[in-house]
Amino acid sequence: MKNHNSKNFYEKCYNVLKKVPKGKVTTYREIARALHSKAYRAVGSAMHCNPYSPKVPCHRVINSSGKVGEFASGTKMKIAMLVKEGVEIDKKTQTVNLKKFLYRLT
DNA sequence: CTAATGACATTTG
DNA sequence: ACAAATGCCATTA
Repeated sequence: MKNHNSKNFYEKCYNVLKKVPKGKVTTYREIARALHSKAYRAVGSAMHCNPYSPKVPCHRVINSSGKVGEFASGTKMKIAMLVKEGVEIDKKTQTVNLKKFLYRLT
């Protein structure tokens, strides 16, 4: 059941995610916070559905700790796309330097 | 409506 | 610092 504040939560996620520029990344937590929510989980689910492939850069969403996390097409693919956009990722730890590449939504 | 689930986050050992 | 356990929220069955 949906409470009054959650109409189209997924759409909101995509909406804020679209603002993230190429060469930058954001986190599930940042998106949730931009929506004034703590539904990091739900944000992840939204990315997993991923209905708008090119419009919404789902591959630019990573863990708050800097780890790239999961991806529908595989983590390696996710990393490859990010690297191609200019994001530096440690292949060993699969970690991004948030200090340099995190795009703040708020 | 209840129960289960996941591309997470935070706390504990 | 790393791994496991616990907590979180919206969505789906």
